[in-house]
Amino acid sequence: MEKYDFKVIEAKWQQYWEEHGFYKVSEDPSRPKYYDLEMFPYPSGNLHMGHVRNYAIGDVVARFKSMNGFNVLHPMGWDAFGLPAENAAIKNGIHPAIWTYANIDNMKRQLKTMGISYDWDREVATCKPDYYKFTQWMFLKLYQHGLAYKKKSAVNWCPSCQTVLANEQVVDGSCERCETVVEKKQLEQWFFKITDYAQRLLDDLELLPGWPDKVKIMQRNWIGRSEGCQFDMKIAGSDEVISVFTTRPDTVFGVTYMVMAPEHPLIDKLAQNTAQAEAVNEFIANMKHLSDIARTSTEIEKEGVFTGSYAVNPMSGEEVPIWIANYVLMDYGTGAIMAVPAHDQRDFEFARKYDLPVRVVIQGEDTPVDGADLSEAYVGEGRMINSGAFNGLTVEAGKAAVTSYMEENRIGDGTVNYRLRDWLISRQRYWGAPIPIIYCQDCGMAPVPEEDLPVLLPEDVEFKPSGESPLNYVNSFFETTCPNCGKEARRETDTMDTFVCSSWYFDRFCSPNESEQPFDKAATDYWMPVDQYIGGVEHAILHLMYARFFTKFLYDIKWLSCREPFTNLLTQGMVLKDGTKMSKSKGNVVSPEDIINTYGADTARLFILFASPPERDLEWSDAGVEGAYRFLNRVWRLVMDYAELMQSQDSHSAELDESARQLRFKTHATIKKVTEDIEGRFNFNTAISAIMELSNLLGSYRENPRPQAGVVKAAVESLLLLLSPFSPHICEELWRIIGHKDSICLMAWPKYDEEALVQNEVEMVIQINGKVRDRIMVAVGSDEEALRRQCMQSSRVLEQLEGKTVRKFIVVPGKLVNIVAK
RNA sequence: GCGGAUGUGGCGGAAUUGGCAGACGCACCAGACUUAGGAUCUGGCGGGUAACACCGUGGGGGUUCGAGUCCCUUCAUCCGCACCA
Repeated sequence: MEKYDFKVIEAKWQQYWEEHGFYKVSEDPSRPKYYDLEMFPYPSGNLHMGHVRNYAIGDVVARFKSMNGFNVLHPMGWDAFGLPAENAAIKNGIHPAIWTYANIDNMKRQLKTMGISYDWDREVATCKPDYYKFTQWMFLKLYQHGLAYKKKSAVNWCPSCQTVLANEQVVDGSCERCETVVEKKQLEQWFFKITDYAQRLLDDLELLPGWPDKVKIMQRNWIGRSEGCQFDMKIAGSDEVISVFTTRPDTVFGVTYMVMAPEHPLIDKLAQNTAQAEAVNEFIANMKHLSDIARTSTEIEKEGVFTGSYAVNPMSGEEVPIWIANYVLMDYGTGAIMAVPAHDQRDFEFARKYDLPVRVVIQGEDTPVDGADLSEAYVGEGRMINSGAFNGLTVEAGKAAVTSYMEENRIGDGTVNYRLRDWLISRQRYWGAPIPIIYCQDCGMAPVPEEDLPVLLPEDVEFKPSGESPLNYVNSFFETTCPNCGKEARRETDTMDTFVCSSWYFDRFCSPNESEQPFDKAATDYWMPVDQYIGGVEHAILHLMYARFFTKFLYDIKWLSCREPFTNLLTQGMVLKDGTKMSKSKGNVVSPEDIINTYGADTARLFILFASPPERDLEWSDAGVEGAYRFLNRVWRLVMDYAELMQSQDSHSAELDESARQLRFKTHATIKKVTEDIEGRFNFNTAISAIMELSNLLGSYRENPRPQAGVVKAAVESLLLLLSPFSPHICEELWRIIGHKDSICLMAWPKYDEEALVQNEVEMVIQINGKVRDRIMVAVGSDEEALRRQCMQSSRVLEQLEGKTVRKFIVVPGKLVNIVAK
């Protein structure tokens, strides 16, 4: 018998599928479409196991849907801009473009050895001018609609790397590369106004029942909507007012002081000419030295200083001292708060430390009325006290009453605040899409005209670890003319965050070769939204939120017809080795290329899908891979053994003997189980174990001296069809060996026959008082009376029931009976 | 601190709607074939017992004829957010 030679088989069919254009798709209104997408990778140079898992999952879905009659779009591309390429340039003197394209070539080669059903004609790389031209187009559209703007902002600065870092590159307050504590620097930065979409991003999570709750909860928290009330507090002896935001207007009579963030612009005016001026200046100077994390950590003790000024509580007319403290943040709400120590734990701690009064205004059931007796802030339910006309109201009623009182008397307004901030997209780096803006001395800021796109990245650039963008040194790049007046002007040298590039790539895949527009509307109308999106949970907030934002914006400007980009989302777990994430530093990395060379892609895919359900973390096991390999070898031998029998006709027709009936039953039960496991719940591990059971039964059926060819044929063919989405190469090879001319990829997914699943007899468990005592075979559909009679014939049952009276007889049809006896 | 998840044999995991706990695979043990096997095939494999009984899904309690599954409580591990007023 020929041996299972995966090397030959996999190379052969990969070439065949490619040459025959198997995975090329186009719009076809006659078939239901299915857009299956895995998050495209950053081209780091090598595939890792996380990629293999991601793409193996996606490929099962694509092949399964395709066999079920869907017109499947399954594209792949490269999230190709980004910092590592530039680091490589600085370190090794290789141009980021050369480094990136070499990495893409290598990863594409590795990806092809996996045998995934990608339509490679649709490949995109975000670093190519024909792609980033339209990333720049997106910027211009946002700019035109007032959603891209520039403002001075504090950014993360790594003093060791001498460069600005993106938020996501700051881990626990330190640079992810060198672990130096990151500082804040004030720089002019470009932002996208995602906050304009905060409410819709929140509301439309309701449109996504196909997303994991976990991700939706994370996004909800990230958006952080809170309802409250904003009002002004006058500064005593001054015309200035300070706005504060609170979610507890019901506690406004409990205000005993006010706090401003150290960065608050009004502080200078307040502290001037008071005895506190020096203390205030010193405090602010100290704050500036602290990193963001150190400054806002909950671990750190609250610190503050009195400004010397007083504010007036607009409800009570009372004057309260104004403080500055580290626990108030400038970029949330108004950067200033009313402090109610009796009912806010942070204010409480601060008040105790600085001996500020604590006044109870909400009384719960057992709360002390004197603030001095509180040991912590009381944040529970209760009724308002010490609050004038509002006394007696509950917390809920009080919030509403105080807010409407403020609105009626023009004191303040009910408002909604979001935790979500605008998206800082400028990066002082070379390897990104240049921001298409020109600065003219006379006309000011001007967007690059659409017809001038793309703003090309210059190739001849020097890379130094200076912290400044290399583009600042390329005169030919930044020297330009004003699109309005034609005079000399300077180009923006910042480039865009790579998350901008990945916020619309799924649209581009629908019509990747458009040169005049980002995508063809008819194509996105046909393909979008993505039916199934698959990727790591680490993108739960950033990428998925940005992509949703872009989609909503494109919907608003009538470029897209869908409001949400991804109908269903699957977040796969990590691949672990020895209980921890694979990483170079831990030395526990398993190379996919090695595994594929040793065992083949079919084995690698099968193992990774079998070892764990997709959402959960997966523990890598070399022995497990061996097991998957052995299984494929068993399938190989099995089908080879049956190949001859399958050519013959059944000699003795219709009537099936018991073992053939069982095989037929198992075949159809397996089709049912595998179909439901893939379709309904992506439980590939149990689907594969069902296929293994069918294979085991087929294996033992070989012992049968009078095998029934028709039943065997159906079983073997089903086995191959069911296994083909997981391990396509071996199934294709065996499919041809058993005599088929057409590719297994073109076959319809098998359907199970209800009739084959009907059984005459089933085994039923007999429990006595909930414990299994016997098992009996009963005719399907036996009534309770018949079951009772049959139970009482069991000697084991009679033995157990001796001296007892039967109280109840519970029947679970087809499964068990439970006899309750005392 | 808040939010979320997970906890089942030696290991990965299964049990989908409250109904046989441990499917399938790995590891291990025994046997067959063999000059040989780290190949293949057959059988065994939660603990306990001579065999039963009995005990077993992180711990404790509860609901139920019946609980891995539902409720209460507690512990452990992991992930996300972290002074958001």
